[in-house]
Amino acid sequence: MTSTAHPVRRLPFETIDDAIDALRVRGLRLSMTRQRVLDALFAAARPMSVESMASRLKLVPTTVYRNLEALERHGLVRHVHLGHGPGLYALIGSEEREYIYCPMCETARTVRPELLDPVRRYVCRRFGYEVHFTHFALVGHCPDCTRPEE
Amino acid sequence: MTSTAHPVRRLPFETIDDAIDALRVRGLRLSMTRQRVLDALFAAARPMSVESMASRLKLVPTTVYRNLEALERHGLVRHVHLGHGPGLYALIGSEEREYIYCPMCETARTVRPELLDPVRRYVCRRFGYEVHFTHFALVGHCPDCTRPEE
DNA sequence: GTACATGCAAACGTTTTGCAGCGAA
DNA sequence: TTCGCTGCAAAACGTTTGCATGTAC
Repeated sequence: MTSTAHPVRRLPFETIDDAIDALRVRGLRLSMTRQRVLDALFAAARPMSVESMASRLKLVPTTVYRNLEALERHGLVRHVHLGHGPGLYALIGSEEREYIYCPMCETARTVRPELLDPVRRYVCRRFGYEVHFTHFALVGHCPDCTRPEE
Repeated sequence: MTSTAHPVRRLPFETIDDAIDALRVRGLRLSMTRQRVLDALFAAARPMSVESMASRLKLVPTTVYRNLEALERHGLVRHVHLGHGPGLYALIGSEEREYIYCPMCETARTVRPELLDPVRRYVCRRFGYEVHFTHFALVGHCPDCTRPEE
């Protein structure tokens, strides 16, 4: 039911050809559609919603979901939840990134994981949980949005 | 659109009568239905989904949503998102609580906010964000679920 | 009596599924 | 030629809204 138990192994890519190779190695086909999905992901500066990708590529959402799901299942793609709203999909780049999201201005920033290691260490030491912010963003008001309550 | 900008003031309650008083002070009516919603919230050991409350109270979900929304708008209730799944509603008790959720075993624990202050301080110092885990839980694998990837 | 609460029905936005046909290998 | 991918249609899910009726105050 949840996508939680996926045996995802990260397959970081620099170029689209890397991605295509990996895709082939995994036995996935490279349809015209899938090529365009990958292109869109490579071109995107930030994680995209299915709906934006579908409308940009003139595809039906179903197809986009199925492609992203396949790519995610094979470790080429990951989706993140920033607060409310649809899941946002991004290629797994060569560098892992975590997300901090401000629900006030509805923008996210990425951070290099090692910068959140102190958080991880503290939470692990104190509560025994191994937390990360790759799938569910860290949520809080950004410096520009100083209001206290969410 | 988002529930983000609510001018929520916390109104912590010990007893259901406290809650009913506050409700009256705020000009809210105490319908039979609302009474039962409050009862259910008071009886609940943990945050409840609308659907569980609706079926338990034999109410249509719409009504439950509208009651919880009203109670939340007036600071008696808060809802939290633990990973995927529906929002979960809880009375605002006398003590604030934050949530840590394990997507593996799909259970949450609550923690007293001051225990997460070190996290808050670090994130604020390092990134300027004021984070909290009352509305979106901190997500990570619990001690019993040692697997690395979500 | 007035304003708010309720149920019903319908819609919403996001995501999933079944099925028949198309296309990559 | 096979199996995976595609579109269409429909449904699932959580949530919101409009409207007419009912009820707390």
